[in-house]
Amino acid sequence: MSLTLYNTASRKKEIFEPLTPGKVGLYVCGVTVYDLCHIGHARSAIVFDVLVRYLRDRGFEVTYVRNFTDVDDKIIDRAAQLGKETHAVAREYIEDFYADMDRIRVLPADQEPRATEYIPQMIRMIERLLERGFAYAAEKDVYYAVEAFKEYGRLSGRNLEDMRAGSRIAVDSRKRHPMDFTLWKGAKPGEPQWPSPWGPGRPGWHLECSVMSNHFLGPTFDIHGGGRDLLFPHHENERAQSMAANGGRFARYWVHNGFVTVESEKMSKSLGNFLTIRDALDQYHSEVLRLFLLSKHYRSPLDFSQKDVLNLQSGLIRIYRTLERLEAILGPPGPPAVSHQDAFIQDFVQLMDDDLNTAGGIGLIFEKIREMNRIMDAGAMDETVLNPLRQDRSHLLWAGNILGLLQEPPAAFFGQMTGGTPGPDTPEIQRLVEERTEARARKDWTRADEIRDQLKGMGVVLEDGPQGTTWRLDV
RNA sequence: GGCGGCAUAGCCAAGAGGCUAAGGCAGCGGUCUGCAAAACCGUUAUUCACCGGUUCGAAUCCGGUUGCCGCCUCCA
Repeated sequence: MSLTLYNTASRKKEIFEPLTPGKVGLYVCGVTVYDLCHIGHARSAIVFDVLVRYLRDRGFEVTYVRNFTDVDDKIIDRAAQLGKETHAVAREYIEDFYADMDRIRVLPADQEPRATEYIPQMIRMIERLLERGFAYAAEKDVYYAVEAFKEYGRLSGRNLEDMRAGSRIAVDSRKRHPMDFTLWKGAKPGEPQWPSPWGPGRPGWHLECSVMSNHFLGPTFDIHGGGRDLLFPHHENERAQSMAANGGRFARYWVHNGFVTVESEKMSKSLGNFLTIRDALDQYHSEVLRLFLLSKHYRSPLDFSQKDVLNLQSGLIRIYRTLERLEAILGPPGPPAVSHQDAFIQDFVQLMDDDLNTAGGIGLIFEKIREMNRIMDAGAMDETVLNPLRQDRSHLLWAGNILGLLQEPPAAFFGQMTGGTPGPDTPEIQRLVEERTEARARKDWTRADEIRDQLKGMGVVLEDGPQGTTWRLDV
């Protein structure tokens, strides 16, 4: 079995074979830090987080690079708006990014370079492009000459002729071709700037990724990822620059995740449906969010609707109830020990090998949950039952680990689901439960039901079992 | 105008030539229970937008139609 990934460049699934056996170089376009991250960023981050977790589980040594764009027009605008320095704005949003990623359990990348740390290297790359005839200076700006790069448009499947005809932007008269893009942008007064052979200015957007991927992964590396929207022009331009300046093939596999809409509409500030990660986390547990974002194939568009998220939440609660039940029987789990002979593991791997079919994997998890509940319902609890159960739980948690799910002890999960606060006062609940138990003992069903209703009003649900009555906060 | 994607049960969603079309949510019936809750069992698509074609055989491949959506300008 081998991992296949859909390669945007070839428009088909390909067997993944790294450049160096056993090692994977992965570069993912991170965020431009001019605002809080939204759930679209979360999806991208989670998709590549799962890819990295899976590659590592499969034994690859992964070098994961994810950048920050910390100099850009939008940051400059935002800084002006807030009356702050651009670097201060960038720094604050980088901190927010880390806080958000932490909460949705996206592991840090191995390298997280910032554009502003690589200005001298960017200038050198521009000089190289000028020397090789792929760029030209116009006053204080430098442009990339797309016509000089034969393969321009190949990655995104377009050609210069069509784009010239359909171009909707007012063309800068200094450009030789309408699609030529900025490598270096002369600074206006008050803008962040760095000295350069063309005067003070700042780099164009695409350049940083070319420089930083080359710095950490070399001129040819395995996987380049990002949101679908980055395919053009960003990735096309990155590729054009990198191949022209560094030689090499640049990225061998291009992986793009699909977009997130909110209640069927594209997220935008003007529509007021810009859903930040932290707003989403105010409403949903981070694992609910994660499960939801992984419940559809990563390449498909995903609509974030409250109804659908709540559906998944019900499913996750069922999983955790089963985990809670298992813990009562088996005690807390140790570190996952996995048998690759196991059918569940094999099925899960097969699904993940198929271009990361996380939705299929989640289906498998639910099947396993049902099977385990069935076993526990059957009652007999000798070692011939407990051992397989223990193993199944281990496998379940292993799969959860790859998806970044089922990471909480069940009690903690339910605690968080109910708001994290103790809620109604426990001694009072216990007193009522006891009173009800006495009422039930003398078959005073009216009183018993009265108490149950009273507790229900307090958000407490009772479960009468053979071992007596237990209660839990409603979620 | 150019390029690309998607249409699977009430809702969400796997499946991409051939065993009974995964799974979740919701609903209904049942087991359990004093009644519930939870869990489990059963049930809910003779059919995969529509029309043709290829094939012994198609949600799955090809052509067309309709309807959504994305990119082509900053965007994860």
